[in-house]
Amino acid sequence: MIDLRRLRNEPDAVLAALGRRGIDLAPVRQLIELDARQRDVARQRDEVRNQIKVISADVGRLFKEGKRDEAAELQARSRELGASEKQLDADADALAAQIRQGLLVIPNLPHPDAPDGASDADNPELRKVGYDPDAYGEHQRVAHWDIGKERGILDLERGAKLSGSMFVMYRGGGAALVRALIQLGLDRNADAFEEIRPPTLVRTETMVSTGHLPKFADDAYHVERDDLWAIPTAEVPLTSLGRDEVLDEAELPKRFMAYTTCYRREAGSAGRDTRGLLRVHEFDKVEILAYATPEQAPGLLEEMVGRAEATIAGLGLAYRVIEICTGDMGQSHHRSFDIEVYAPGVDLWLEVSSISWFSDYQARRANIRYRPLVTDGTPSKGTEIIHTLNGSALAVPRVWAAIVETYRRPDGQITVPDLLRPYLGGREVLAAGPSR
RNA sequence: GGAACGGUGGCAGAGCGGACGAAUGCAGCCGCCUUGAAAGCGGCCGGGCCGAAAGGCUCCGGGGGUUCGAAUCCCCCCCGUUCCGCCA
Repeated sequence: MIDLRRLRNEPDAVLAALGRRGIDLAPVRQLIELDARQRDVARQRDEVRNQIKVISADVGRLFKEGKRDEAAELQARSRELGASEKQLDADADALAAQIRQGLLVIPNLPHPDAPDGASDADNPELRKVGYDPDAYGEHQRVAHWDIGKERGILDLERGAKLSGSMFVMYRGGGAALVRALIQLGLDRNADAFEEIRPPTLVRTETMVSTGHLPKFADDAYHVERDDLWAIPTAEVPLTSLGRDEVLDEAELPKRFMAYTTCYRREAGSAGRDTRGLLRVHEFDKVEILAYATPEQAPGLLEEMVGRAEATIAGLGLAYRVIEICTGDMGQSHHRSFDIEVYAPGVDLWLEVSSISWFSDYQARRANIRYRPLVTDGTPSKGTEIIHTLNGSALAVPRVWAAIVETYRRPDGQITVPDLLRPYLGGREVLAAGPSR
């Protein structure tokens, strides 16, 4: 969530920043008002409490001195004040709860350098690498769902039989390819990121920390009996790793990566981009994430984009990098870049990675802080909220689709990209059935 | 699933009706000592709100209650640890 104090102290700047997202600012203005009222009521309550405290001390003293009558008088006065204190306290609490709820659904402020825009149509393309529309042969213009069926490496019918549409099943060389991609994603980042294997069912508060709840509850699977949520991305557990902790600045940046299965209900997207592997309910992904100081964040963002990009490039796939404009950003994003891979069979650019800087938005929800280093000889005073960044290092299904389409030969066989051969026992083509 | 114990500052851990925002230790910061470091000694060392400041109020897992007054007593909830049972 955004910083309430900043909203209070610099309302114009905050409103202007939020305005760039094209959202309705009325609830934000209302929040400023509620905050002023809340603090006013709280101040009145504090004054009354102070009187009660002073009186109570006197009562104790008078009792000791044996002045029972005077004490009784004060007790009565205190009881009267107690009633008004209770009312003021209830009012202040109610206002605070309203503010908290309002704050949870206000999106993050976009970075000053984030491009303005109203929708994804306004996202500037930063670079396009390895793409030549004329270089693809007819043999590559076959959709991965057809290739997968033809080669016996993707069984969509049986996936749907087991779990319904948008649940998929890989087989033989296709299943091995999934495993290889996961391993590749981890290996490419093992130099700097600690590998984590987190739980994939998490508590409500864990989902709230990253901004996935309360606003986007419909997008997540919920295990009602145990009140647990299936994570839509490893970002959720990795961000909450540090919840309620205070780190030393010297520990930052702290970097984590995790391979997990991800679950998304994709409510409201029925029928859109839903064929084959374009959009599925359950998929595998390697996520990279960092806790950083505000100063470290920009460099990390660039590095993380570079890492995701290099992996796609290494696989020999065409891709482009686009920056997300203010009108298309996710709720929690401060600045965000997407990597889209080109899949020639379906002739589509598929989003395979979204790398984002969240400023202190998630960390404020999760209460992850750090103690700044002392620079000028004075003891460090207080704590600061860390910044979080994260992105997909490798999201399997769409990369799988792009590989299968790009590497399909005229004879219908699918060549294994060089980078993946070590992960596939040296095999050169993807085939059905047992791998050895 | 059954039982017991517990949730207090960065960490560990006292406090169990008024003098407690909270002992003590560790960690951290400043200074002394030292060629340097360690040890030792002295000092400092939680967050939020109001206030120009002085200062005031608030927070001891969450909520409710008792009381003139609650970290401390009572009730409900949440979370954790350990033991037993079950199980990969």
